[in-house]
Amino acid sequence: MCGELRKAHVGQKVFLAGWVDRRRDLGNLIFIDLRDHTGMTQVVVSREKDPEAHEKGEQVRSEFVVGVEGEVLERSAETVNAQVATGEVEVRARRLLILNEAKTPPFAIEDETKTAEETRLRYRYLDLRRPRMQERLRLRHRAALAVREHLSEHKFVEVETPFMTRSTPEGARDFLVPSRIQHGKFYALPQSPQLFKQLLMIGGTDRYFQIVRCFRDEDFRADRQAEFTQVDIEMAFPEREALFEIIEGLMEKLWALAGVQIERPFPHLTYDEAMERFGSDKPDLRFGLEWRQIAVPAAAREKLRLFESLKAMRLPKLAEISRSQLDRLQDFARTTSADWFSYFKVSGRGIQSPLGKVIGDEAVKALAEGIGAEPGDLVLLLGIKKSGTTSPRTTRSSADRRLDEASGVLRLEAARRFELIPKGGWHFAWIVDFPMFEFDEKEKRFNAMHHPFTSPQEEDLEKLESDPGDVKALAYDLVLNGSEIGGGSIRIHRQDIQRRVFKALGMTEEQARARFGFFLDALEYGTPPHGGIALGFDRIVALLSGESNIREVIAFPKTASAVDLMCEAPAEVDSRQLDELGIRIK
RNA sequence: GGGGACGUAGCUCAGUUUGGUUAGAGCGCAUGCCUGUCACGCAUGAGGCCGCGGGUUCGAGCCCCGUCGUCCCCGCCA
Repeated sequence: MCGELRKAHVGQKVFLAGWVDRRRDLGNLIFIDLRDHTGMTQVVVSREKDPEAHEKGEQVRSEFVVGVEGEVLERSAETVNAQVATGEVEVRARRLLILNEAKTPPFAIEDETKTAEETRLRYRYLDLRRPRMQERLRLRHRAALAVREHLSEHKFVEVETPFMTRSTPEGARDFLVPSRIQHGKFYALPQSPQLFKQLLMIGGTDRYFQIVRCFRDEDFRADRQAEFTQVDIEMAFPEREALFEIIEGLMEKLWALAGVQIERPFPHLTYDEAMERFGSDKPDLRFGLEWRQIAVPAAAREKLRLFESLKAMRLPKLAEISRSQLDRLQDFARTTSADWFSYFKVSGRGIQSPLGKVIGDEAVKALAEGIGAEPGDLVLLLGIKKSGTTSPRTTRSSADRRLDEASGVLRLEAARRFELIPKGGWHFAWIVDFPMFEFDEKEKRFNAMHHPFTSPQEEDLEKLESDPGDVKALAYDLVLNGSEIGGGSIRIHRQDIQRRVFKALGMTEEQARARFGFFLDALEYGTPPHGGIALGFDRIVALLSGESNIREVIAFPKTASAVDLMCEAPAEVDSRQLDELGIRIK
């Protein structure tokens, strides 16, 4: 192959085939860099020595597909190219075959491209020729192999589940597929194989996995596509920690592909803790900034009595930050869900803060002591005003939740602005004990935070009816450097509890039957306790490749408006096709 | 659904501030010369619906309105 020739091959006869990366025509001597996925080799064609090959060489252009028959020559000392792995040798072409011509490509096939993504996607087959894209596809392949190997070792079996299934109105919007045989009826593409994997557990396949495509008809982002790939995993008789161990072992193997040894075991954070300390259920733990809920100091109680909730965060060594930077941070804080932002700086000379004028220096000092501020610290403060809302109780009040949200956004923004995020470093964490439900303020009802098949925690069962907002679920997320790369739960395996959860979600018995009747039936035939997790395969491969956009690790991705620019999908169809399906476009 | 950025040669961009004659650059491409190049070099040349539609104006790449596309974010994504 093109990238494999070394000094040891000197003198051998070889046949190479590949794409013309570059041609350098010196007249009577032509150099051709021949490329395949393994790399490049320089081919020399001389008019004097090989006139026929030389004549072909004159016709060759970028991206022509050519075959070369010749021998490996050692380059003289002056002509060695140390930049290239094959730079000590070259191939003298005795015969040159043009296997196929090529139009001039719309952009150069090289790693350092500035070409607009739109153009790259339109000509994805050319974009994929870039060595970096080849590396990513191959990394993805090795990651898939590692998944299959690791899970097989742990006695999991890969089972395929249907892509044409039944629409379930829970969760994301479904992609629908019309039925020709039964007009007016539709299949849905799965948002995930959730029910199927649970049915596999009931079906005695007690350890299942699948590298599987999932479909969600929602709006897209850098880390979200209309179709994406999950590593879907489920096991019967699950111990949460045993599952975590299997997954951590898998992460270890995956990161080894990138030459990284990760630290295990991963720390556990409860959801409440993550929200309070980091303002996020997917905290970026690469940097140590943490919020603390604080009490209003007695001296300031009068002035700050409007506040229901206050949080403070220490930023060590940032006391020298300029006033204008803080003003800009304040502008940013105003765009968050918090009602109030302030700060103080602690230096050898004491505490400086615009807050002193409002609540008095003594009160600021009390605040500083309250959170253990030290000289050199910049301390940011966020507050939420008291309000009269009457949402049902959840583990944290709605003011707390607004404050958490703002604190999470501000923490990330401050870390970015003040360049506190270290390069490299992989900080995994398990987020556990998620709330079972979240309250939908618009619809005035509870939704399942994970999904409606997640088991409530044993000790919270009695609150399912009386105080659903306070019920914790046996749900967990796997988080890495601030992104969620997986999530799962221990499932409900008892029909009576499943019914109660549906009821808490505001579903009547009839609605539950209509949507999930087959599943409720199945639960009655000896369902083993079971649970699992789904990992975001695209996100994982993207992180392994150092990319923040999953399009970079998907061979043929779609744009943010769910369009395939290369094949121009979606597209209109013949009216005959619509007729057969009994569909008329409004 | 909302907000922001971008759209000029095949590619990447300048030109838009302050409307004015023939819209530029680098790379790529074509042709010629060149036997040690490797981002080859040198010379010559071709290449433009300034995203699209409307408007203002004597005159629009530039101003106004609309629209389409791409990217990022919010909502959404159990």
